[in-house]
Amino acid sequence: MLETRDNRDNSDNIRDSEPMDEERFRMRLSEMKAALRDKGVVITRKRAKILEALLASDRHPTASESHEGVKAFYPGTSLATIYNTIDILKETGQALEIEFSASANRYDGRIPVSHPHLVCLACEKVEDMDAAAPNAPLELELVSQATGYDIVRLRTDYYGTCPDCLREPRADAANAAERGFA
Amino acid sequence: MLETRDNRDNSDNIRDSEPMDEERFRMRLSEMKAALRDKGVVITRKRAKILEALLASDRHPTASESHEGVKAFYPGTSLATIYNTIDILKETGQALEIEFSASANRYDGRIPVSHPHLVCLACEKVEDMDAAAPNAPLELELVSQATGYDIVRLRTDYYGTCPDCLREPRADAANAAERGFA
DNA sequence: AAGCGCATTAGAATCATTCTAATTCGTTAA
DNA sequence: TTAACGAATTAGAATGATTCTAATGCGCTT
Repeated sequence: MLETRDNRDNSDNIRDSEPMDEERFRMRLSEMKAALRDKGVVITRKRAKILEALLASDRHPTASESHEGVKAFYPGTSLATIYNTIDILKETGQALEIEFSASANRYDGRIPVSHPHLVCLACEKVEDMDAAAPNAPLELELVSQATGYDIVRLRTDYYGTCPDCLREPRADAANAAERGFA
Repeated sequence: MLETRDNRDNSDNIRDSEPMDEERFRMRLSEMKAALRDKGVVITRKRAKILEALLASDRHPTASESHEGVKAFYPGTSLATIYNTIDILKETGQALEIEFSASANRYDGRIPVSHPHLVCLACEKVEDMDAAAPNAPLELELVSQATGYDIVRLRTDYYGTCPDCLREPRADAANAAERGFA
């Protein structure tokens, strides 16, 4: 009994990272496969293993960790295949990406205290959101107590399209195509 | 008058990304310099320009954007100097890093819907937090209305040290040294 | 004016990710 | 069963942000 949860006594349901039971695992697996098939994606043996690798680990595997897992079964598998499959999963909404490397880091020297950001996916700007920031210290305390972690920082980002970009989409190739211009 | 804020009519104080006024800018600048000097850091002319670059932009500049800004004044400046200075600012708590490239991306195939994560800075594991997830859709809606953005995704991460690592620090070189073992 | 130490530099190294062009596999149609 | 087509997969190159390294330069202190 080395389960993490067994070492805490006052938190319930807030953290959920122990291995999935067989039942849930298989249900989620066929759910994913069905979703892919719906989009016309062929479920090859390798792809099936990649899905399993993504589900089996309770650490939110990196691409390369998944690669290791899959290689145990199909030694010749290329990293590119892992990324290909992950891309499909993202596109079909079957996997959540926790981005640590979408692009370059950004720095905020104006307000050196954790606060929410508004990230525009179109023009890539990052704006500050002042609201709700005052709650942050309290929130850290509460989450620390509930989880047993020593929480030191909170990151909250809202991703979407900014008003400027909603009004005038940029005239790059992709957007031109979307709007009907060759 | 091309100020972003002028195009909205129903949000107040929730977004705060227009250029700083001269007053605030200079106060914040000397605040930063004072904090650095307190730590024994020499404020060179280049470093001063780097601070200004970080403050002047309302886009949360990347390292390379700051580099461009500084090069306008000191053409020979190296990117390494920018990173050096940013490191110092992070260490002294004078700049907030919005990380897009701390390490490899991680993928969650178990719960493909946005939910908070607990990130352990010691062992680098990422756990799910189920609590509060149900509020997310409402939150997206509220923030969209308040900001004029079309918000499609929320990211919430709590950074800290997990209970396991609090109990038994890992026996790697750094930790061994800390605990008094050569 | 000499010497010391930190600041700065160019460029190499690293690492995740994406791209490319060639090969292989699976399925369908003869 | 075979031929053929398109999709899947591959190795390796390319990219880009960041870190590292070893050498040089600059600004203080005496």
